[in-house]
Amino acid sequence: MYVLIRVNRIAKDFEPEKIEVSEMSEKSSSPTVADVAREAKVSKATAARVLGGYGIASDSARRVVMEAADRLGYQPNDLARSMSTGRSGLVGVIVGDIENAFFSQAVRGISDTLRAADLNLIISNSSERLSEEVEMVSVLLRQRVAGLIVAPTDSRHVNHLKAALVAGTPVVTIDRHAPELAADAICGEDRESIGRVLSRLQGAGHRHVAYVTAMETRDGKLGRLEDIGISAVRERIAGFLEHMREAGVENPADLAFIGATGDDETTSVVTRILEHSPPITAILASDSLIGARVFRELSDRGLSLPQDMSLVSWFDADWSRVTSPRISVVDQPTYQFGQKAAERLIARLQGDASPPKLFVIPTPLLDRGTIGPAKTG
Amino acid sequence: MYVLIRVNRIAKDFEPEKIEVSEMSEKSSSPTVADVAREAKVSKATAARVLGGYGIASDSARRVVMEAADRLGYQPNDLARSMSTGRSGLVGVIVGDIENAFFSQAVRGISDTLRAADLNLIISNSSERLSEEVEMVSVLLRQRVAGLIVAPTDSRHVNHLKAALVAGTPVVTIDRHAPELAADAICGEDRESIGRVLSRLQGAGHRHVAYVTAMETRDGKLGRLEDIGISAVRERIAGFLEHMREAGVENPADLAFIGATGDDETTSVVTRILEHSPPITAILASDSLIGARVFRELSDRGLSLPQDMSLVSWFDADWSRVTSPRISVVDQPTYQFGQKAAERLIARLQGDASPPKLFVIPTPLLDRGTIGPAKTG
DNA sequence: ACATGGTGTGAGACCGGTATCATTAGCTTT
DNA sequence: AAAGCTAATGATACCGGTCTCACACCATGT
Repeated sequence: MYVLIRVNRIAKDFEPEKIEVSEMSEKSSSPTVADVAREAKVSKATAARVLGGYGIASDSARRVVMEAADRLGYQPNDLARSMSTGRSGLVGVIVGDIENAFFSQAVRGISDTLRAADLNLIISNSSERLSEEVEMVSVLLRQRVAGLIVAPTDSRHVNHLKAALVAGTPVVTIDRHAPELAADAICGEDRESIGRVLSRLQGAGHRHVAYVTAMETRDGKLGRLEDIGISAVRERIAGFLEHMREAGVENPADLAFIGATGDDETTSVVTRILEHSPPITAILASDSLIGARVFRELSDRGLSLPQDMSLVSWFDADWSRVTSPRISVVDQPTYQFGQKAAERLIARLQGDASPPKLFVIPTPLLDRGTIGPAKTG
Repeated sequence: MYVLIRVNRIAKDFEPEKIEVSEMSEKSSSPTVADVAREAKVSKATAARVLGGYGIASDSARRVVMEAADRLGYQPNDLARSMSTGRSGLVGVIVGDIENAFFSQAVRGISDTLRAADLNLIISNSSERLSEEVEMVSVLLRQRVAGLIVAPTDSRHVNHLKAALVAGTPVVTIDRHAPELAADAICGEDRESIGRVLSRLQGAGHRHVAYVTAMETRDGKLGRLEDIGISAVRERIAGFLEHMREAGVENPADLAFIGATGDDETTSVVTRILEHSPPITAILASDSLIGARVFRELSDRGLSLPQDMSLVSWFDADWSRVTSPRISVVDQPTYQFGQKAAERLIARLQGDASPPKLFVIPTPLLDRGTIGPAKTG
């Protein structure tokens, strides 16, 4: 087409015009209700009623419109429909990392549940960065999503989510809870689960237990608890410290190892754990990526579980069932997290205006084979 | 206005009117360009030019509009924008199962690449069912997505994808190839990889090698190759049969075990493999779910790898690096699959009209520890 | 003084649906 | 037969943007 325009500028040749017309007709996109109406020789309003399935229409009108519609291959345009109704059948989902089975399982739960309610989902990755999360919320709101399901990166910075709420877009948080935010939240038993694990370990004689997590801080040290953005991480560390203190361990903060953000970092954490004095006899891994890495490090160093070291990981990932012995895990049924989150969102979309609620999904300890008696001396 | 009519019909009470009116003003959704224009005391066209970042506007106009915009908290409506431009910033992705790391990794690759081009993605799960895939394509086209990335469930039934193409929506297939479809495809080296694995095994003395895959057929038997819907499965089985035949194995079809669709089914396949005569000395698992299940079955039966049995799985999943020995795998870098797919789609969206092409991503054999000499007798 | 040209602006059509209202046709009611 | 009612239909405003076009304005050139 641009070519033709150029031709017109150069000379007065008339041929190009004709070609233009034919190109126009060629690029005629999909037929609209108006086209169908014309074909069926009824008004646009009648065609729209039949095709949209609203209002009333006679059987004869219905027949003639439907015939015209599939003669033309009519496909409704949901964009236009959303615009005129104000409703959009899309739900925005923001997770830290879809590649992580923890989240991809949750997404599957969300997807299956939304589908049943005729909703689709737009997925976004925050990479656990607040700035990206803020950006994606904005993008999703511009798309006028019907609702949002978010795993908020920082429970203290939720203004972007608040804004969504006041604009009338329901929000449900998943895996994490932001008390400031008047939104439903679906969480695991973060505090309880760590208590359960520690009780079990202490029953087996463990005193010095390490907790390994991915959190980063400026100085690499565990600072004030209130400064931890991800609520699930904060709750578990708080539970860890509290429980260890109650058990009479002196400086429990020294046993919370943070910064296991990647493979190399986790390796160095494991080294520090093995060199720790007094000796550490059990390791808790806050997610399955860290768990897998810790397990490999321990095996590589020739340690056998649970004789030389006990290990408990969070999340029942595939890998934790193929090792020998199988790994003891805190089972976080994230598919259910997703299901519940989607259910709550749907309820909100259907007008449920009850006060926001925190739903806690049970996360039991599956003790398989990596909790043994504490190695003494 | 409508309110008055209703009120008049019911009674002469004026209160309802007020209430309705307040509700009206309350439900006033986010401000529009028209609102901003009014606030800035310019025309709608000028406000639109400034806010939409197109056309020309004087600095003074720009300033006054921007000020009005953030005084009102203006948020553009991408729905409306898409409708009037015809472009939508959404790409539809249809995979078999997001919960599967194979696909979730690919989705991450797609997501990261699309993001850089300012596109978002709508995810759908086909559950490897053609009917669902057809339905989702239709839903996505109704949403007027800019393009589609699909792992087609059945390479022989792609009319719904063809329809998308003729309607002008570019399509890229991932992991699978449908020759009938004039679309770019991103695949692994299905045929080559199985040849490579078999050569390696045959070099180690293996003759009777089993290939285990998830495909279902009506009678549970491997029928004609042309009847296999998923191209990657077909290619690999074809490669398997061909290579085995060349190596002088009599009825290679007896060594292709299909129907490993779930845990129980895989267990029964393993039983049949272990009871097979002549004895089978190596197992190939067509994906990581099957691989993990086969591995567990073998361990549970007290077999040790690779002494009693050799094992090669497709896809380098987390679990295959934590077993001892580590599993030899055909590495399918699905993140790259996704990246490449997104790149091709973006190219198409930018007008690339070159003939569709098949891109083959190298899928090398990572021989770690589960290929040993064939157990004799 | 008058044609030329470029810049900035406003009016309004348009995208493809939904939703409101007026109108007509067909039928009952008294 | 006139009035009343409902079912079916058509005309048209509207959602919130984009985009075309006409026009007003001011600076040049001759």
